[in-house]
Amino acid sequence: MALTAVKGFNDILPDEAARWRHIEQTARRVFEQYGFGEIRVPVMEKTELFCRSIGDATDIVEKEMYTFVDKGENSVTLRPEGTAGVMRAFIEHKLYAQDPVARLYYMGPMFRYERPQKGRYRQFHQIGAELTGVTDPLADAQVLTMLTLFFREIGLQEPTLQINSLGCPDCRPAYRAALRVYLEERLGLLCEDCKRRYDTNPLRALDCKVPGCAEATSAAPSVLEHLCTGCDEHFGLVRHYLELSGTDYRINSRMVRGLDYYTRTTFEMVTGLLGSQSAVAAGGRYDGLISQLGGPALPGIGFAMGVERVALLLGSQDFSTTPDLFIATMGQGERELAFTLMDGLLKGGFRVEMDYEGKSLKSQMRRADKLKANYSVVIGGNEVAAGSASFKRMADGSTTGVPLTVSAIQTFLSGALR
RNA sequence: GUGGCUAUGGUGAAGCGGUUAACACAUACGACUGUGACUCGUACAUACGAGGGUUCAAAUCCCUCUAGCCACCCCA
Repeated sequence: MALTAVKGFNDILPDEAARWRHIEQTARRVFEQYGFGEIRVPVMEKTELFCRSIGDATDIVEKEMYTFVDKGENSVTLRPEGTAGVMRAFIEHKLYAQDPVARLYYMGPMFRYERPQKGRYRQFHQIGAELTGVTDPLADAQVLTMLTLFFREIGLQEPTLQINSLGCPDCRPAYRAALRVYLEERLGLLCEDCKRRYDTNPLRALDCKVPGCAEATSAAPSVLEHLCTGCDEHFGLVRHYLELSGTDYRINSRMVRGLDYYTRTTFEMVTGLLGSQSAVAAGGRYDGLISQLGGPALPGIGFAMGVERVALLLGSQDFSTTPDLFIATMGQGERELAFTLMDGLLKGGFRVEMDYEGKSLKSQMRRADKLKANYSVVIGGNEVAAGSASFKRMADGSTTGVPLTVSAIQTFLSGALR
């Protein structure tokens, strides 16, 4: 293989691209129904944006970013996630001045320098949505019901919603401290990673997969019991609204986020079908982010879903389209007529194919079959003489005689295809 | 960054030191003389990830490299 794609960067071939389009179109339809508008932001931003939003000490910033210095000596990086850029644009263009309640969605490639594995690539794609300016739990519920509806519309039962609250800058430090106290007594039982986490990010120890750690932390204090009054009420109302809307969810008080900007509500759509990549979509509230990036003190909440992962869940469902009609021909003169008919039908909105190279009738019919054409027609001397031909429905072989004019065929096809 | 596994044609794969690299699918053309799906025939890897080495002889053994996959870390 002389030249190949960069490691972790994949080609999306036509059959799979069709599945992706289905995902994207469903997202657009559902999100726009909820009043979200698309925003398109660059795939590259100043490095500082991500350091400030995602968090300097975060794995993403520490070791996973595609960062380099451009010819103007600016440090730039390929976006590892979408929220930061969208919020930067929201602030830069003062969208909040028009309406602090912005509902934005985006889709596109993200880049993270990690070892590729199932459902995880260096260039991957996310579809995300952000809602700003609303502190009320109604916003949380709205975003969650929208996400749930998306999965229902796409035809997936599997991912289930898990929610949690991480508290706010008022109550989280206290919880952290309480957790540290608990962990300190059991440091000896923890794996090496968790010992390290004890210092850097004790919450991470809660979702460690090492059996010993799971056991050691089984009785650990729960965030939910350490929420301040405001956060507790907020979380209670989120749950209340979810119940009002009949949205299924599970509380997972051990759910942790990888980005620093999250506050209060966090959530994931999880599945057991993707190996170790259980999160298909994830997000949460980020009430401090906008002001942290130099904007007004507005709250926000949003999520992102991994398109590759959703596509994997959709499996091999076929979303490709098939021709309405295949025209087979017998001779050169007939090919001209066929071309004219095909051209007219294509301009009329039908999907039509014919043979390109004057192959045998047998070959042409095989091709019609392979392309899964709904109808086929053979045009030879007899048909030209008669001015009509029999159109064969490939599924059952039944035929119908139709005059060989664009309008007659159009009428026939519209009725036949319904 | 760490670990495990795997690398044979368009695809799935046989092959485990010895003349022409099974078989299947896919593809192309044809048998069925102007009509597909079934059946049948023919064609289709000077080539076994790359580079070295061992040997009279290697796709088959050894080494190095590269790539892919899966897992850890972390994450969508």
